[in-house]
Amino acid sequence: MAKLQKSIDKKNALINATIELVNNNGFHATPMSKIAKMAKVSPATIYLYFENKQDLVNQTYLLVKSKYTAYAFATYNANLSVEEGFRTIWYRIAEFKFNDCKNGLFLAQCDNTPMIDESSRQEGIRHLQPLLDLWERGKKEGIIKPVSNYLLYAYSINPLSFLMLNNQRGTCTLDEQFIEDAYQSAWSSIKCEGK
Amino acid sequence: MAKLQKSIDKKNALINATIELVNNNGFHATPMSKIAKMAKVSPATIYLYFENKQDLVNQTYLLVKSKYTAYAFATYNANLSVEEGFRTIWYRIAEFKFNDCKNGLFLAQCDNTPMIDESSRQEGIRHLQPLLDLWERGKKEGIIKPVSNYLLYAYSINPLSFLMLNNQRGTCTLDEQFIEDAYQSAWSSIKCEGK
DNA sequence: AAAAAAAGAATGAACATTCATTTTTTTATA
DNA sequence: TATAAAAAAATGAATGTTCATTCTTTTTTT
Repeated sequence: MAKLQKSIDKKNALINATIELVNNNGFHATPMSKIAKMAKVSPATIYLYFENKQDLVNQTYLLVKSKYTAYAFATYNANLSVEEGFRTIWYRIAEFKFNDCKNGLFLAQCDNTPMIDESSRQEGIRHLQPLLDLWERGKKEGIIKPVSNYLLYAYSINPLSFLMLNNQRGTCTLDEQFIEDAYQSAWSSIKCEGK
Repeated sequence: MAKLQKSIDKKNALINATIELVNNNGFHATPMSKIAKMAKVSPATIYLYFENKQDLVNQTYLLVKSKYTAYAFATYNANLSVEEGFRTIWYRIAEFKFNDCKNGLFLAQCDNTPMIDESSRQEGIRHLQPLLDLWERGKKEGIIKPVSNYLLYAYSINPLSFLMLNNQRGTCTLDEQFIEDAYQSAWSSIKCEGK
């Protein structure tokens, strides 16, 4: 196996262990020693790949966030109508959050705690630009409510995190009908009345 | 000052310090020594009021959750129409989350991390019963969409947490118009089409 | 043989909790 | 009511553990 590949494998193992352990115990209850053990390396080795624990978790966050947005926009293109474009992105995000729970949970925890540096969080947000652009177009066309993007996000995308979390905790179950209902709620909360 | 009052004051000071510090640093990055310092008691004194750190944070969670639901339902009564009842509760919750950020932030962190015992979390959820009852009535009357309560909550109430968080982080600003827009989004996501 | 990567053990700081005293409050007695 | 003994509450310092990070040595790669 090439040297570079080996390094990448090790880095990935460390990142996966971090996600797994932080999901179960939280950032500060996840010792470097356990991360090392789960990734099958020595604690000292972590410091060859990451500056320190905070850097490890920041990098993990940005990587997961990238995966998330890459997945979200993979099938989207700006030629779609606003409604079709939104549906496309929404369903991809739903798929990601519901199928890739590990990553979804990790993001939920990062986004709701002081675990991540503010600058890393800021960088994570920028990835959503295509969705914001779509909304701006929708507002111009009179299809999307003329309100702040934060509001649109809060009511159409963010609820997916809540549903994922409850699904994960076993308090609600996701079937096709449920997801279609969720999409309808999302769309009715952001579209202009009568559209 | 009566002895009992003094104890209550101390317990409150400890709980307030816990909320403040956990909001800023997270549960595990909040040492008992700092909580004690902020509450102006000795670390040892904490253990006269709470069994251990986990008990302190569980109790704090349940107290804040109680405050939250008491506030939410204070002006509600079951004789109101479904739409009026929902509006009443929604606005109270919005007021709580936006005006009492300290408590709101704390709940957001508890609800999105493994910080709280599962049993405490379960107990916290039960407090929302009146809202669930209202929704059941709304479904019978054909006013509320016939979907799971989790879905209704995800799209009408939970977004308030996201907005509070972003307001807190300075990324969006809340004025009257914003809140009215938010209410409209919430209502359109759960009401039956055309109602 | 030299350089790079990885390892395990070591270090020192931080932490939750407990311990031994001191301070405050309550109770009982005159 | 005043006082002192007893009980309760509170304290600061001590304890033993856990942890992030570093150091020195060993293993692997070039």
